[in-house]
Amino acid sequence: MPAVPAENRAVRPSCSRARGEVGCAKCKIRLLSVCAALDENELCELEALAQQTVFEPKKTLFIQDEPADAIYNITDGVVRLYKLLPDGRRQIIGFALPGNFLGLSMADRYGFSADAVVPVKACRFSREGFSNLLDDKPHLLRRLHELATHELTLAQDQMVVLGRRSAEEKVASLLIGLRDRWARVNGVVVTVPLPMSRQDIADFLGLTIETVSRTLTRFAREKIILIVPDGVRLLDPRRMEALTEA
Amino acid sequence: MPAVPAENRAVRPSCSRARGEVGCAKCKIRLLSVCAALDENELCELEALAQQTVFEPKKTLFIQDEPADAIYNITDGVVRLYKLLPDGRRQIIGFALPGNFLGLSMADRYGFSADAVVPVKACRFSREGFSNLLDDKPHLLRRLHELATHELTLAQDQMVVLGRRSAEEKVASLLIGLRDRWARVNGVVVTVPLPMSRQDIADFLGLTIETVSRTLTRFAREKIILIVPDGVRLLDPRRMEALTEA
DNA sequence: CTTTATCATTGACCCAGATCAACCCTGTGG
DNA sequence: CCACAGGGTTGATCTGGGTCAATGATAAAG
Repeated sequence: MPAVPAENRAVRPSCSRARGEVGCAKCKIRLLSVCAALDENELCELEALAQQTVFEPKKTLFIQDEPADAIYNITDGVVRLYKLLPDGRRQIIGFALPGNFLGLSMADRYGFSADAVVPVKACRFSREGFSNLLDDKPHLLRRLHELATHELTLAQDQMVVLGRRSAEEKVASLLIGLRDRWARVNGVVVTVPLPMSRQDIADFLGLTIETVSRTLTRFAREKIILIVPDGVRLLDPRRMEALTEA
Repeated sequence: MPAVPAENRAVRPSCSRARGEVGCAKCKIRLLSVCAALDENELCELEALAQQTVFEPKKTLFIQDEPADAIYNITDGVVRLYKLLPDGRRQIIGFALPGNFLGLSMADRYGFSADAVVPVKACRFSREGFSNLLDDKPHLLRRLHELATHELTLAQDQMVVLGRRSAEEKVASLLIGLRDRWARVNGVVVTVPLPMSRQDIADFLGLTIETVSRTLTRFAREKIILIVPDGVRLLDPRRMEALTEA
């Protein structure tokens, strides 16, 4: 291990990965996530706790009700978050995209299950380590709280969708919602990636796979969308947005 | 104003209301709410910021999208929280009971509307004042975060109810859910108070008023409940719980 | 190339819950 | 006392979306 001059240590902290290739400092989703709350030095502290992990499609990150020993920050890919009823009915409560943080609640058991939809990269932290960090970083806690209340707002919006929207409005709200979230990660898009299956979409919207399929083909027939492999291109975003508003 | 001996000030802080009748110290829902995070001295600080308010039935506490200058801690009564669609469809996203805190998000606009179902008492804080208090009380922030993630969990559970449960299961889940929440406030109950209208229940569960009414009368016919004025008595709690689990 | 598997689409039919329409309370005011 | 207003209940009917059943497309395996 090469020595680091003392005068350098002050400006550029001795952060094992920061001197290498893939440090937090050059993480493309840093500003979207919890990490945005940290300065350069704190980032190193966090990085020391982080463990890079990858998950192949369908691999599980964690399972509902099991001890929550790890929390994750998604850096690449899509994760589905869901709850199962004893008889097999499933409700997907959300899709986590790059920048999303799983484990906001710091509870001792997971409140839902999570598995990879496509190959996923994530920073893994032990709950204990992260919790300790939190204890003397109130601004990190504040950031976490900010993200938690944002999630709460999204969940409440989804309650409106599930409780009071028609099938057509539900599908439209998914497409517009995902478009806007992808836009924050990748920049503005006209082709919305839909890496998840029709069954996943159905379980998110409280519909069946057949209704999702029929609704999408109807949108395509009416030239509002074009169905492409693993996504849809929004041909008439205005009309789609109108369906989510009215 | 009578002088307070210096040696007394230390143990019993000079808290205007604490020396009177209705201080935070003897608030019956204190331990259920944010306030549980504060010690006696901090409680006084909080109390100095609080303004006791009352709302008659149907009066509004605040309206969605309007500037969120106040936050509320409900001390008595029931508040309905809801979102409206432009065409008048309504989704009730929750009922706030004594001990519940409205304004967890500290956002600058309200994310939903809130109005009193029955006569309501609440402690009102200016958002600014409360936010300042938060800045130098990390444990208060931690408590707030705890409550926010609890709310998030409830919202996710409700997503399962709205997306994947039958009408019968929905009504059962409301009754069991309210019973358990009332139990934390008033102690264990067999008669679940339902001060809200059938329309409110319908808008919470994503049903119509007729379906709610029919489902309740079916439960009554099958001797699972007894319908009483402003509530139901659970005659067979086990069977009701079974409906929410399976 | 064929086989097998997985997912998506499409059609025919059905049903849980919505809609429409009385009717019935209970309380309030004249 | 009656009138009448705002819930709540009940019944008859309708329909959006579910269920069941093929069929089609894509891809990996042999």
